[in-house]
Amino acid sequence: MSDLLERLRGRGWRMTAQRRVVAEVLDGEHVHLTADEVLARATTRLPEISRATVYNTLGELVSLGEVTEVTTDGRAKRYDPNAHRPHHHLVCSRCGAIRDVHPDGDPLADLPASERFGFAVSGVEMTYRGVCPDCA
Amino acid sequence: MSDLLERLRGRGWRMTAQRRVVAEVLDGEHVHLTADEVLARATTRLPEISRATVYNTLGELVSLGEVTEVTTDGRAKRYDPNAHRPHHHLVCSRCGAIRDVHPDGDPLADLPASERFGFAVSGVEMTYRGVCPDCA
DNA sequence: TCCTACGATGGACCAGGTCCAAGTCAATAC
DNA sequence: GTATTGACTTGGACCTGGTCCATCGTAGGA
Repeated sequence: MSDLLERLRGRGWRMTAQRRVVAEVLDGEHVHLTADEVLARATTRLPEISRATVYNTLGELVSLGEVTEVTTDGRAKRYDPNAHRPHHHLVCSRCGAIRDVHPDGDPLADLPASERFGFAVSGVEMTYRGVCPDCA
Repeated sequence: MSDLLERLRGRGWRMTAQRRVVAEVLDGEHVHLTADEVLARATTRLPEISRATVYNTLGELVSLGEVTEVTTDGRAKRYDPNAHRPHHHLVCSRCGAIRDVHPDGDPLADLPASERFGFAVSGVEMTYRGVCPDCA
């Protein structure tokens, strides 16, 4: 946790109360929060924090590679603090709950050259869909 | 093409000029259009068509299983008329171009029970990312 | 040809997100 | 400790993609 703050400081991040709170919120619970949920949680610790700052900070964390954005529906993006361990997602079609999963195999290797159309392929995201035990 | 219109009529779809135009636009070019692009193309054939109608019609085609929605960025949904042949997508990180791809293997089988968390897993979407030849 | 329920219209509205000018403050220099 | 300054924050306007709704129009059956 303080790891994250250390890393950010080490990269020349100017440490402000707002950024610390946003980073702590994300790092605290390893769930996949929307920007609005991050804002809500941040607000309880730092009531004056603004929406723009939360969006800015999330954007910076993403470009620093500390969190990743996931879009599982067409709605709000979610922010995944577990960026250092590669993984995919399993999403409940009813309630939207998200779990991190680690499928076997190498999906990149499963895309033959004939199916690459000259693209320089660099990565792949997999989204498994299903119904979670609570919704079943 | 007229296949599609036939199928829809067979399912009790009331055939209107607007629905026909939307279906034809989608079925005509097998690319992945946004709702706004569908609207633009539809408008050239039927100038009075409204945005709401395009959204309604796209929504119906999706629930009939004739087209699928794909969200590759957090922006506009795209509509994929190639719903009857299962496939995944390869997206250019620079320009957003999308190609349909058919990877080897069975990604569903690659998710071990221990990684399913009690979900009834029903499907998986794979989005390959890379840079297309035009952008390279 | 008439009737009517289903579909289309357009304009208001909403959610998620971005932008910007002005004010604030963390970090450096002294 | 204080001054300085450029990076950061703020709040509100604005934008895009999408939905809703009251009203009007029309496809298709009788």
